[in-house]
Amino acid sequence: MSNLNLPEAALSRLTVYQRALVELNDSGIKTVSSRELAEISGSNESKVRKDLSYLGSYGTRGVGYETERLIKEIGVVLGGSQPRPAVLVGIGNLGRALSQYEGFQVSGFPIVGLVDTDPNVVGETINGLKVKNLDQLEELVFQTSAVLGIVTTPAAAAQEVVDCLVEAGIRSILNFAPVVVDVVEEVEVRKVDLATELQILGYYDHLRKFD
Amino acid sequence: MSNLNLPEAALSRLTVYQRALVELNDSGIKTVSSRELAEISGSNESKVRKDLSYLGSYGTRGVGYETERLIKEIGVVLGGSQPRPAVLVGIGNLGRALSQYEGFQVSGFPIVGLVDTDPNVVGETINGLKVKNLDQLEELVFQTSAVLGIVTTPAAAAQEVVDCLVEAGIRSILNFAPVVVDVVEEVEVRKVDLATELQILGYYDHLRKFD
DNA sequence: TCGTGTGAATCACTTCACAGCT
DNA sequence: AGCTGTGAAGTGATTCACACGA
Repeated sequence: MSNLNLPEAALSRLTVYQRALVELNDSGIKTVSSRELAEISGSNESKVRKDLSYLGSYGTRGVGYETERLIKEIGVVLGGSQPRPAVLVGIGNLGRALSQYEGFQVSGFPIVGLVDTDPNVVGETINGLKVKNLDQLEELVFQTSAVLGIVTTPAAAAQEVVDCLVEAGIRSILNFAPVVVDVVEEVEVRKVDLATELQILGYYDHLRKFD
Repeated sequence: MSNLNLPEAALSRLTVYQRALVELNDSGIKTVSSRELAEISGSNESKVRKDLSYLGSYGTRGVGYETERLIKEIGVVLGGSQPRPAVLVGIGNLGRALSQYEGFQVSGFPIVGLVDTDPNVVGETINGLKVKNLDQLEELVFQTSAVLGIVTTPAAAAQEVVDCLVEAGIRSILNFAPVVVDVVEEVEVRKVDLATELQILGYYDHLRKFD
């Protein structure tokens, strides 16, 4: 089931379409064409049609797509909207920040546990969660049924932390540490690299000075 | 000058190589092969060689690349390490978080101004910076010589804020708001979409249940 | 012999263009 | 007439494979 070999590029756009569709639907718009959907999600009409065609044929020729239907179908592919609890490891300033960021909760990934190794931080309560020590991770994952790990440690600690997460049964990791971590094949790691994003912007800024 | 038509994909890897090279160099390693560099930066040897070949021929056959030389050459392409001051707009919980994140400062993008529209927030001091109102943005950009804008507003406010940033002369924008913004061609916007990253992880997690 | 540098082959994604349904 | 769904063509990135210099 659900085996439709969705290209990675399409997958990331589908999440954007879905947000746009929910907004349309909330404002009472019942149907939308590939052109309109492209417009609001910063895509283009062929891409939208191709992307949606991976899900099946849910559009109506001459008319467009029913927003509600499409929201449901994308939801099915993305794995329903069942919440996936997350533990966050690394209570530095980024970790502290993200632990209070409601965006995770809102998108269905509530943070249910906080972990660090610094004895000055372990025991502290942030946002109603008491920071646990790294050696309690397995227990924490078990108790909270967490399925997602968010890593906000310094680069040097990231590999060890990821190993602990995998050991504790976590198979999906979002890594904010500016380092590439090794994991076994079954584990999916996605990296959010703020420094790289900035440097790319810096590069284009630099380029502009020579046009 | 500096016109070497670097593919986007190579560009983002170069920033990763550079971090790895700095680390190698700091631990006294003078030369590195494409294989070794690939290993530590999560790439592969052909990609490394191809990426580095965009810069010129700085390797030595049979030996590898001099770390110090390579750091310098990548630095030249990425636009030197001159700091590029940034203003951050949107003092919600993510904005507050990022305004205290030292990573920006460390990578050469110090946050030199904070902006919001909420009168309850404007005037507040965070990390030594007083939050300004959106209508003071132009003045702030002028006074601080900011060249980069970081947008951490809710989705609904992002387009207006981006328009103000562009109006104020900012040409490079890092957008954390979960919405695609329109800008004129000369402006470079990069989007960091945490909700999408999570959903992609969710998708793979979901898939694993049917293998 | 070892590892770079690079054309050529392959693969993945995007865009085109149009047949076919409503 | 309008808009989807989709093969086919085009584009760009990755990987292969090997000639060449150290």
